[in-house]
Amino acid sequence: MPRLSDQYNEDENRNSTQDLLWAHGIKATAPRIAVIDFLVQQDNPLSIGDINKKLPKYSTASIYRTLDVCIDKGLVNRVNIDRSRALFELTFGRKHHHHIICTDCGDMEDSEKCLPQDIEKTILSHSKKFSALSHHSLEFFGCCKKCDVHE
Amino acid sequence: MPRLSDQYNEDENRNSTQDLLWAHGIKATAPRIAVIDFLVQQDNPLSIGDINKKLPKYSTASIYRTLDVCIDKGLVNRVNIDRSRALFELTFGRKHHHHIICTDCGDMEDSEKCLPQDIEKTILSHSKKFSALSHHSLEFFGCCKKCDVHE
DNA sequence: ATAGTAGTTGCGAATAATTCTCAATTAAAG
DNA sequence: CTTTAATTGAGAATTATTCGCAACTACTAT
Repeated sequence: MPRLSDQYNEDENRNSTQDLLWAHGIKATAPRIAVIDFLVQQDNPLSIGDINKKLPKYSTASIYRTLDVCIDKGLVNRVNIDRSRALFELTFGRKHHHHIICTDCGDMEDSEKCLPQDIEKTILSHSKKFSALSHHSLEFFGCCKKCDVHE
Repeated sequence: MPRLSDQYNEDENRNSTQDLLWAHGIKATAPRIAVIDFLVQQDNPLSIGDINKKLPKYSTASIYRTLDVCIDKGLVNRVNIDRSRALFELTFGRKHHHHIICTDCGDMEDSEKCLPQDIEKTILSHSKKFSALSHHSLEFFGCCKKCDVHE
């Protein structure tokens, strides 16, 4: 699982984050750099609450706005798992992937297996309203091995 | 697209909804019957707000609780599309399906094309934390033909 | 370097969404 | 018909999200 922090040393970190934002057409401001720097360190997607708590220096509104713009520019991915948990992760430096979520404890694991290439064509050929697809959301649920034992 | 209302006449409707709830191990109370009766008529998944507005007679808390219990018992499916849109639809009387959502206007279409059967096995064979999957969530996004024209 | 400018921030208030509490009610079983 | 455990409604409490606007700042062009 490649991470941005693996590719740049600590001292250059700030600079590299700025470049990353620029490369996505996003102005490099303090809260944006902080959010991205934080997300880079994460293995799993995080909620807004998590990010907000970890970065009390910046206003909640800015965290929301930062995530919005980064999603818009394709630097961040939103994972919708349930009503009250929208989670966020960096797309940069990672292969396209999906998640397996434990229905019991909420623990997550990445899965790099994706849809077969031809499935979108098949779907479009049966669709009345759509002639092209831009992306998809695919998440798997199950009870993880740890929770399975405790039953 | 089969609907419960196709299978029972108007007069028997109340009774059939009661049976439907019972069959899922859910006590048949007034708000639950109302919610299910309403969902039966819908072609697309609805938000809590929609349901709540349509059924002012029942308390918001009951709508939430009804949906929670019905999801738990497998009678209702929650579709997570974005942060502020959790949508709900009946599972009963419908084939397992997914949705295509227009990123512009939010209009939706069902798609009965699902994942290939072997994909879950493949995923599990690569997974460290999971040995079984219970279900999945798969949604497609694109710009619908109507919106495509307006650009 | 410096100044201009458009875009961004922080704050707190406004709004919306969700959960909670608990007394009163009711579905289902006996 | 009675009993009982589960459910409801109402509103308060909590949490999540958005908004408005004056102050600030990253980037651009001098």
